[in-house]
Amino acid sequence: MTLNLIIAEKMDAGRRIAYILSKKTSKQKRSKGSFYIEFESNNERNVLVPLSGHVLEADFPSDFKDWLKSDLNLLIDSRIVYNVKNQRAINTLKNFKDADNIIIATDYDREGELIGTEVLKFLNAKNIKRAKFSALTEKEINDAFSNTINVDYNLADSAQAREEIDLIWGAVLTRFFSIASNRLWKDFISVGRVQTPTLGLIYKREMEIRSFVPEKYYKIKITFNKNRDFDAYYNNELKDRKTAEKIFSEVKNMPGRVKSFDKEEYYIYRPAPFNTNEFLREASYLGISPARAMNIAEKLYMQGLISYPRTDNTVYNKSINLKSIVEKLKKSEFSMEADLVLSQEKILPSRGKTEATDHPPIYPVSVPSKELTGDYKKIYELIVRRFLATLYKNAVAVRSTALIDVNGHDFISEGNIIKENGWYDIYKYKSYREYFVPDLEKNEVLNGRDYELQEKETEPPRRYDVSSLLKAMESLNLGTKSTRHDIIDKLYSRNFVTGNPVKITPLGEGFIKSIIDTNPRISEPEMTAELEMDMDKIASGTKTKDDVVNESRRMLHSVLNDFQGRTSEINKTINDYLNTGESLGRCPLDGNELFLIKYRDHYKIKCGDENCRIDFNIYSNGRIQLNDSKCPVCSLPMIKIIRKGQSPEVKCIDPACDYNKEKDIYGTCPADGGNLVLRQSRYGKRFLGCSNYPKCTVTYPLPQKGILKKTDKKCQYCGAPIIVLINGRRHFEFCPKIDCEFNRGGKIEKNKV
DNA sequence: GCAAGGTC
Repeated sequence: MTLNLIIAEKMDAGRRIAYILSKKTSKQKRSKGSFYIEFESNNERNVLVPLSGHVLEADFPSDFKDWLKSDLNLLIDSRIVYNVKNQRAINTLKNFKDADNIIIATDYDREGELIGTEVLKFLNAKNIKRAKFSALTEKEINDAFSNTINVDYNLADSAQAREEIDLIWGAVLTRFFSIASNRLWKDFISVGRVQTPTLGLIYKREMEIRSFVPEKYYKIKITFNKNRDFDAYYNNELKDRKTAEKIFSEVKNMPGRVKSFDKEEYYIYRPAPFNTNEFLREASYLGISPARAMNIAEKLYMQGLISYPRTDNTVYNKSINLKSIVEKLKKSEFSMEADLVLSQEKILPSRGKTEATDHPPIYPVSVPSKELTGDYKKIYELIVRRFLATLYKNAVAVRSTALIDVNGHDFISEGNIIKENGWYDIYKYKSYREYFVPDLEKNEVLNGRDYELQEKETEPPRRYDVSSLLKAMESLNLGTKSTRHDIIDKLYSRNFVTGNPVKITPLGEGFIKSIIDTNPRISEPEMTAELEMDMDKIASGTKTKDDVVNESRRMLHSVLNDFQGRTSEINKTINDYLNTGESLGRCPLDGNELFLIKYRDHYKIKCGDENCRIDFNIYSNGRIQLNDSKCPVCSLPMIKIIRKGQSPEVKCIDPACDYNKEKDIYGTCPADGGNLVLRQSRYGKRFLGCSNYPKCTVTYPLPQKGILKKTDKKCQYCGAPIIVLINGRRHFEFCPKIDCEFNRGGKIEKNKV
């Protein structure tokens, strides 16, 4: 019997393809180390093997393993080896290596073409065909398999050129910068075609903020009254104080006369269906990082709760039965919202700008049988609400605009009121700011209640937050829907940036500065655009992969030469930034700049003025911010220490201050009467330990989340101090000895009540 | 230990 071997890019697509081609009779076969789907059609045996992305991975030969012993110019010209990445898939494929026909049915894009060709060298390829489909619908799949085309080796080559160029540039420059700055192993400095220009964006924004010179401007506000107070503002720009004061004196205490009044209704459009980028951006507003949101979305997808989370598409395909999904959701906690959608005469979905054909937008496909918790619940709910919002009505708002004459000067008052909530009732994450202005008549005279001349300052541009960063990356074509969140994560884990809004660290700044001083190219987004052009040339056959990669190698030799010529300057720049530290803002004592310098095991907070008393070493493993408040004991500024998974700790900037000592003592040690002090373990977990350590080794574990409060009570059973845990509104009293009778008693008592 | 791109 003829054997057809079908290669799919991923499990989900593979199942779908087999299901359609087999007219629902396909069977999954699983044995140790192998997985495939089998079915018969037209008296032929078909075996479909689903991969999970790339099977091979580019790398350098192992002789280049040692960074310090490898010559970078030799590394540039080294041959590239391809290592197996997915052994299980290869093992499965080998069982069918003599198949009569091989049909590559990976995603129809550049990387898909490459993934498909990666498996060929493990097979005795006789007859190789390509099935091209751009949606997993019955028609597309059936058409693609009855009209197979040839594999486009040029397209696959273009993707391989990308892979090799990224590896060569990334590895060579990563090694160069790490070695030049003496930062090796876990502290290494990474360079890449996508990550470095992304960091460049953050750097550029930081420079704009720093060089920003605020300008004063003025506003004149008059509060009128008709049934209710409402505000009107002078209708021209006021940059000059004298002019502003003159006009203010002319209008002050004068009545207004309505010159015109207009009212118009307008739509606030419902949002478009979710693609990956928009989904990750919205998740970040819920406090969930893009990397974590993606991780959760993948799991929800694997559980069959949502559709495939990697997509650029923002238009629902016709084949999706939107109504049946809403009906499913009707039997969930979103029944109210689902009812709103179903109450419409017709369900018409919104559409976004991108109509791609590979995958649908992200939408819920079923309702969880067991209630989700934590961030999983938040993510699922976000996707459900977004989905329902795209199927519901636009909101309707009314804008009223009044032009008011006050002693010959024009004032304007603008009101905005929601008339119909529409999708806001479903998508509760967004709200609309309303402002009330009463209905007015032409020539109506208004009495002013309050007159105010306001002095304002223009503000610097904002730092990126992860949401606007994702958007900026997308618009500059940096990374893909599947990799952007990963790249942002890398910038954090390499210590180039911190926080959200995203702030560049001294390391990130010194690194980009040293690039810009030498050869800014590698920190600019154009690298990607140029690579894209070369890839197109390979795909169209005007250049070969080797031409492009070798040309790229020649360029890298020259770039590397520039950098190697300035090795000592680069080392100095990066280390100078690290030694100066990060600015924490102004010193509250003398207004000079306050610096936070990070060392291996502690931080130093130091004022720019050598004579200032603020110069403290803080032994802590969290992130440090300056707090607005002052220490109640010594009135020095307070700092906030943020540790992952813990509530922030606020303490006095002076480690020796009594406030800190008092604050951390939770009672006396039952063993030797020493103080039980709040401490942090090497792994950043908090616990109570005796102050007489190492003489006394008494410790108690503590819950990591929630605010801890001391009491003056002692446990009646074991003598440990009783502590209160505050979690939101809940207060919970417990003994730090976990298995103590107190805790059992406490719980029983609680249940009784 | 290096990149970016697939996907789990």
